Amino acid sequence: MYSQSEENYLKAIYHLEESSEKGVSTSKLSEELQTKAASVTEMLKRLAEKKLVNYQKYYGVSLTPKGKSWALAIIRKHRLWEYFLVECLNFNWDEVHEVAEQLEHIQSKKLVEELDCFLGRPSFDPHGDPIPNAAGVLPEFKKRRLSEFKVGDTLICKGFSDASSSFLQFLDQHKIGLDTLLSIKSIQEFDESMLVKVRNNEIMLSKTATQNIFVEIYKESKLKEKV
Amino acid sequence: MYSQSEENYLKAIYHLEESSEKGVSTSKLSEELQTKAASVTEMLKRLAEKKLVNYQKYYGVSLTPKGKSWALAIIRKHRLWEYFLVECLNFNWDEVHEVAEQLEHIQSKKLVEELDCFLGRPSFDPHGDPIPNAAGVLPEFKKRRLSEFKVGDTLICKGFSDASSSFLQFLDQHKIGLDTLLSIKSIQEFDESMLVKVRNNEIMLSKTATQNIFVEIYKESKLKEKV
DNA sequence: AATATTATTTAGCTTTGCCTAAAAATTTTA
DNA sequence: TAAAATTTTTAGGCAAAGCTAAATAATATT
Repeated sequence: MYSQSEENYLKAIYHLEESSEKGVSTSKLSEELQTKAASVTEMLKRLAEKKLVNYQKYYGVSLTPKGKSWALAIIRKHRLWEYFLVECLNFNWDEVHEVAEQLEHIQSKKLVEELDCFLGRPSFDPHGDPIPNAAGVLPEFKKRRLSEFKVGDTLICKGFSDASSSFLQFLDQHKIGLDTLLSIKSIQEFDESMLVKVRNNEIMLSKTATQNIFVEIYKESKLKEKV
Repeated sequence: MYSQSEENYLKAIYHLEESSEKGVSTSKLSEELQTKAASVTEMLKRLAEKKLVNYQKYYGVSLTPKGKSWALAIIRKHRLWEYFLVECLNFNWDEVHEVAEQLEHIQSKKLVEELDCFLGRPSFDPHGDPIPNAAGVLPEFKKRRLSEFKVGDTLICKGFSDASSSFLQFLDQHKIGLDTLLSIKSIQEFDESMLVKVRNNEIMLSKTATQNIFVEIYKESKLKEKV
């Protein structure tokens, strides 16, 4: 249907749209895809013709619903194959990416659906990334406390259990809100307080605080399990 | 390492070398690959540069040892994937070809070896075609056509040379598959069609059909040789 | 507000792999 | 064995997807 190259652009745009609030620029894309800006411009024009992206010269790009659903289909395939490689073929989770990059472009509805079924319809790939279902819907993440995680993990805030105004004011001061990204820099052993990076600032959170912040995994550290 | 297109040429040359005694001509290749003779000529020059084929203008082409071993690697992948699709993903044997054509080009030594291991190192794919091992060696099997046998012989199906989906569906309808037992009840002299017993049913097979079914002897008749 | 810097686009070139039409070589046939 | 028929190759184009260098638009600086 679409070329591998086109699919890679859709996937890259999707990932960049997810990971940054701002629109997706030509240069960001060229960096992501290890290609030159001029090549990106060309491709964006092609993708816009095919109604897969909204593209305005000099003002970046975004996916149309059609483009987004195609991107999700690729991501679904990628993550299912990663799961297969790790669970069935003894791959390590740091070896799967390259091969999954190839497998994600195989075209066959039946293949994907049967693979999904064969694997037991997993919701998360070996990196903890969510696997969209056949309709392109991502699974719900279960809320977990920030205090459960380990150094190196990157997390998205999904809720706060202590609704006291002093706690909320504290969060406000540090610009922590819904969908804020946090990454854990270090954990003090004696009181389990965490040094956390938020928008290029590093702040210290007490155990009381980390127990009251619900997060979802954004990216898990490759370090061995904490416990 | 090599492009999909180059790999498809190698595979096609391999198959044509196997199936006809004569050398492989430009026009045979263009027919096999559904492409024009002029395109074939071009590609053969490229493949010759890369030492994958011996090519002499106007006099056809043959694989070098390097080309042959690459072709066998592709065929190995193709047949392993077909086995996977049928055994693990509920594909019918007449549905697998198209997808295997894509999967055979995935580049990853580890993937192929682990898949082979996962599947239990099968020797034959769902059509009964032999699967080369990692060194490119084909399992022994003597191909004899059902049409070579005589009344009273009992045989085991070991492969089917016409992989068209209509032929495979015909076999399915009569519940003939790999390892199915057949015994020859009678042979019509005028058109060499056979009346064959399969699981208590008797069915009529045309000469075309019996020439495309490979068998091994299960029990030979004590009658005199047919020929 | 004008200029400098940076980002983006355009223009023109390359390679792969396909095409058609024309030319050349081989094979067939008379 | 020479002409006719067929096969193969060459020549010249096209589209995808990349590149570099030059031009242009947007943003930042003073």
